[in-house]
Parts: sequence; structure tokens; C-alpha cells
Amino acid sequence: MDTGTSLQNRIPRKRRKMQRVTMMDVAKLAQVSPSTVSLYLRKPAAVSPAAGQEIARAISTLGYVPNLVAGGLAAASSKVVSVIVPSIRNAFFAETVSTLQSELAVEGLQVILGHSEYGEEQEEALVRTALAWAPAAVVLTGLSHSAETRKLLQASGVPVIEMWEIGGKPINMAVGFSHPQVGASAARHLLSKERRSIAFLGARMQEDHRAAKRASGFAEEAKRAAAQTTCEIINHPGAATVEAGSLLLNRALQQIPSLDGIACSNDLIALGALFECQRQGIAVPDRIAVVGFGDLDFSASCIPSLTTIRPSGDLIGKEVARLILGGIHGEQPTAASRIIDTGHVLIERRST
Amino acid sequence: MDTGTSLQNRIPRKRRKMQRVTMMDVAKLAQVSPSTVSLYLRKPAAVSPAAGQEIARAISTLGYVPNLVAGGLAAASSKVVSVIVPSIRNAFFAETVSTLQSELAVEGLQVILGHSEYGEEQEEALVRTALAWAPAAVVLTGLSHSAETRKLLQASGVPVIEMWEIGGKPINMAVGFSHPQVGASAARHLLSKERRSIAFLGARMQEDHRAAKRASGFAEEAKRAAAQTTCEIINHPGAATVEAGSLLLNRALQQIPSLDGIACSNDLIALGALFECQRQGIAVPDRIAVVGFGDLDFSASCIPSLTTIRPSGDLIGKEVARLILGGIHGEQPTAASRIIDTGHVLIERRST
DNA sequence: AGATCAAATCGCAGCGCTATGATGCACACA
DNA sequence: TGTGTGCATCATAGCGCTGCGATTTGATCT
Repeated sequence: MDTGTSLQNRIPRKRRKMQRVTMMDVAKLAQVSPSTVSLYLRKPAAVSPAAGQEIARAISTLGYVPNLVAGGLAAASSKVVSVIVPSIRNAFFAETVSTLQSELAVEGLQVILGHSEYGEEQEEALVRTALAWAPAAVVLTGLSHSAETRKLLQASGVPVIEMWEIGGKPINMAVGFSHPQVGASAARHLLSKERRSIAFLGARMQEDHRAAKRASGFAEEAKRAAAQTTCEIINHPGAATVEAGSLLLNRALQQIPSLDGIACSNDLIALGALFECQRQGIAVPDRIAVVGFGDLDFSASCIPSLTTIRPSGDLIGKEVARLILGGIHGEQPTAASRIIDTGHVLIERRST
Repeated sequence: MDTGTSLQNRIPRKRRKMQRVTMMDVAKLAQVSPSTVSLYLRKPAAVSPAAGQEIARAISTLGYVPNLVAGGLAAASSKVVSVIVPSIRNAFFAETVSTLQSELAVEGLQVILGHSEYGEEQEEALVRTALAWAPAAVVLTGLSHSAETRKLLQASGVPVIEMWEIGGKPINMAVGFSHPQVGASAARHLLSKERRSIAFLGARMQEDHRAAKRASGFAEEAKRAAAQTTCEIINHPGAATVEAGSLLLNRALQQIPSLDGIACSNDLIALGALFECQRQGIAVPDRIAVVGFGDLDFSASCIPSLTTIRPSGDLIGKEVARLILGGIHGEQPTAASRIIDTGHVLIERRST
């Protein structure tokens, strides 16, 4: 009614839940200032052993859990790395993400995950929310992104690492290998086995640009290396599954009756092709030689064991982690170290 | 020296980077207060259309990206869900995480990922950092956790969902299925095929409690259902791989020469067993029937196609998302809806 | 004893946002 | 004309922490 009311309302209304244990509570119990607690948490060595012990004791008796959200806000960069992959169901990326997560966890960094499902628009939305976390770094898959995505990332000033592909110009840093070269290796291998009617079997290549590049690398090498070679690229619009492998093999046989060698964009497809051969009584490698890609779990054990190209998702994860951690420790990557080629290895087994 | 120095230092030193576009910048450009911008971002309907348009325009011209870290701090709960799985390389969990991530992304929630590698200590550390993010929910795998982990979670007041297992008492909510029942289903199926010398082949069962429960469910059902049944549980200490499947099959044959049926804790192991049978000329299912678990990508396509139990990691992801989103919208789960049984389905194929 | 210096500790001012009421305003009612 | 109602908008007070100096302490030197 009267102005007294508004004066009364000046009484600070506590929004504080009085629940969460804060750094101040720890400080109080340990008889030091909050700053010292903060310092202890970040660089324990900078605090005297006595105070450190006191603080440690207080933390454990109170069950204090630091609030990284507050820390991130205050420090203007959160201890988070945003990782965007096409699909975590894909064993390639699962391996990389797994390794990356483990390596980053050592330094207290968290991985925030997103799947683009091979869509640039989806990726853009993911990048947008990723940046909203003021992450320590953003990790993307491949070098193809929408213009807007690039702009967003560039404007943010956040370190960006593109993985699983090199060969174009990265936004900032890249860790991976050349997909055309992988295709070329597969082609060379088949040609070295005297195969002259060959095909590349891939899935979803309209969206999966990396698979498409493996395919074109394959075709170009085939054309370049041997004049009288028949070479086809065959695409399955759906996902790269074992079943797709069967389908693709049949289509390849239809298109090239004399087919004697195939390279697959994924070991799952290769496995499907192997099964289909078995079903139809086609001898592998005598009649058809098969090269896969990925060196998945089963590839060494299947029948016949699968010749394949290992891209080393593991190593990619490690290198990405190294770049991120280096950046956090203030290292400026040199021009050379901005692009890391993890290479690929062709593992010859019984299927060729 | 004199007090003047400290007075001079009173001049506020700006730490502000003057880089990041903030909500205030948007407000200024749109000629409204920051509060209105915030309101618009959270509930656009509460703002007048005119102001809304103005704000939207300002956001896009400035390229404003909201800072979720600041938002999380102010709102005392961040738009993050922390998910901890044993391993993302495992196709089961990859599937669940993938679905969960997609479902949560719709409402602007992010997934933070951690792998426990089947270690309770690791899990505890992960839970600790997870809580440091004041997440909207924490999702764990399984019902077995260290006492400290339970305490931490309970004290935090954050909603906790345990997935991929039901049958014990969850911390809060659980979505999954009964592993002993899965084992029992496998046993019943083998028994129904007149198999009486059977084995359960599992990997890493000292750490993977869920696999161990499938094994014991299998053994118990075998014992219960038929008196003259020979039944062994065979464990491989390493990871569940195709190669482990080969090894395990051989060990099983050694221990039970009359072996005529196996159940595997994972389709990868089953595939390995299948390959080993093929190598040794053992007819499947005539001599040995094989049941898997997981219904992985290859299971329908391998030779012979694999009878397996589908746990539906997809559905688990969906239900977990539903619980989380319900909680965010203020729904209080009833006692019944706290535990969701997603069941399992035995898919009979040619291997039995 | 007094001066000097490094190490340890502390106080302050934000980080960018949201929650909470308060305020302003147009319109309808008495 | 004065008052109530409801909507749109706003000002304020933090959320819990860190970065930056400033200050204190204790040891060493002159």
C-alpha cells in the first residue's frame, strides 16, 4: 500500500536453495578463504601442505562437488569438448570417440556428443548448441560443412578440429587420412592380384562424402594403372550394413558378369558380400577377391579372413586429444602440426 | 605506498573480453531489456509479436549464440544429461546412446558421455564430474554401483536413471529388462530343440555383471527344466569379440565333448563360434545349435542366420528419454512408472 | 633491528544469464 | 472520474566460481 511495502521488499530475497555445498562452505570449514580453496582445486602445489590438508578434509567431510558450470562461466571457457560425428552406431566413430573420451577424461575434460546423421543442417544446429557451451574445443567429422557452420565456428574463436579426413583445407586443424588414397590402395591391391573386372561397393555415398571419395580414388587408380580394366562404382542408398553387402554384390555381378574383385567402403559390406559369395558358391578369393575397409572386430576371424584397410580410429582419437590438450596448455600449433596424417594400412588376409 | 594507491586500484578493471555477443547486446539492438530477450528465448509466446520480431532480427544480425553455461548457473540446472556406459564401442550401448541423444536433442538437451570400462571406481569418478555439471539427469548402466556412487547421487537430488537392467532396487528409476530371464529364454529354447549338453559362452563376466546374470539365469533354467542336462558356463576374461567366440567354442567342446547347444552372451561371440564351427566342419544347427544375444547388424545375414535375443537398445533409449523429459516438464513418476521393463524377444533363425 | 623478497593467502569484481517480483499501461468496470 | 484487471516489460539480485592484483606472512639478508 504505502511506500513502506517496497522498502520492505528491499530485504534481499534469498533464492539460494541452501542445499548445495559451495566452495564457501568448504572455505569456512577449512578456515581459509574461498580463493584459497579455488586455488587448491586448480593447482594444489600452490597451496601450503597444511592448508591443503585442511581443505581436503573439509571437502571430504562436506562431500563437496565443485560446480563446473559456475567455473566455466567465471573462466569463460568450460571444461567441455564438443564432438560431432555422423553416427555413434558406426564402429569407426565409436572407436574414436571412445579413445578421445578416455584421453580427455584424464585432464578432467568432458565430451559432449552429437550426431549429425550425415546432414549438414543437423550439423549446423549441433554446432550452434555446442558453441553455447563455450567449449574448450569443437571436434567435427570430415571437411565438408555448411558455409554457416564454418562462419559460426570461425567467429567463435574456439579451436576446431576436423577428423577422419584430410586433403582439403581445414577450418583450423585436421587429423585423419586421405580417402582417395585409401581407394587407390584398394585398387592397387586388387590389380596386383591380377584382377581386371573390379567394382567398389559403397553405401549412402550421396551423403557420406568420405566413402564417395574412397570410391573415386579407387576408380581413378584403376583407370590410371591398367588400361583394360573394367571398373564400376555401385552405391546402396541405405546404411552400410551386412545386408547391403549382399545386395551390392548381386548388383555388381549383374553389371559385371566377369567380376573378379571388389573393394567395399566398409567391412560390414564386405562381410555381407562374403556371406553372399558363400551362399552362391562363389569362391573367395579364387573367383572374386574382396577388400574391405575398417578392420572391424570380425574381419580377422571371418571365413575367409578379410583383407582390409585399417584407418586406425584409435590413433585419430589420440591425436585429436593431443591437439586439444596441447591447446589448453597454451601451445600454439605450427602450420605443420595443424594437419596430422594418421595414414592407413592395408592388411592382407585370405580374401584376396 | 600510501592509501592513494589502493584507491586508484578501485577503478574497475574490466575483465570482459568485449568479444562475445551477449544477451545485452541483443537487447540494446532490439530496444528492449535483457529480461525480455531472455523471456523471448525461453517462452516466445509470452512476448508481444512486435518485440519478438525485433528480438529475432537482432539475434540474427548479431549472430547471437546464447551462453548455456551462464544460463545453467542462473537456473541452477543445466540442459545437460550425463550418460555413463561401460563402453561406447559396444554396439548395444552405442544404439541406446544414439537414440537417447536424438530424442533429447529435440528439447535442446545435450548428452555428456562417459565410459566406465566396467569399473566401479571409474564410474564413481565419472559420476562425480557428471554432478559437477548440475545435470538435468544422470543415466547409468546397470544396477551395480559403489556405495559412494549411490550416496553421491542420492545427495545430489538429481534424477537418476539406471538402464539396461531391472530386477534389483534402483536408485530412482530404471529402464531395461531382466538378464536372468534372457538367459532362461535361451536355455528354454535350446531345451525345446532337444539339446541336453549345453553351455553358456560369455566374456568378461567377472566385471560385466549383466552378462553374468544371463549366464546364471541360463544355468538355473537348464537345471530346473530338465534333469539330465549337462550345462556349463564358460568365461573368457577378455573382451567380447569374434575371436573370443572361437576360443570359447573350443573350450566348450573340450569340457563337453557331447556339446549340442550353446548360448552366447553377445552376438559377436556367437559369430565367432559359428565361424569356428564352419572351420571345423561342425554342422550348425544339426550338431550344435547356437543362440546369440543382441541381434546385431550381421545376425540376420550370417550363415546360418543367427537365432538371437533382441534386447532393443533403441527402445531403452526412447524410454529413458521419455522419463527425463517427463521429469523436466514437472511430471512426478508414479511408483509403477519408475521401473520400465522393455522386455526381450527371442528371434528364431537358422542356427537353432 | 630493519629492510627485502618470495610464498601463501585473500578480497573484489565480475562471467552472462534467469527468477522474482515490481512497474507501466491499456482497457473495462463501477 | 476513480479503480480494478491482466498483460507486457523491466530492474534487481543473485547463481558459484575464477582471475587479478593486493596483502599478509615468514624467512633471509644487511
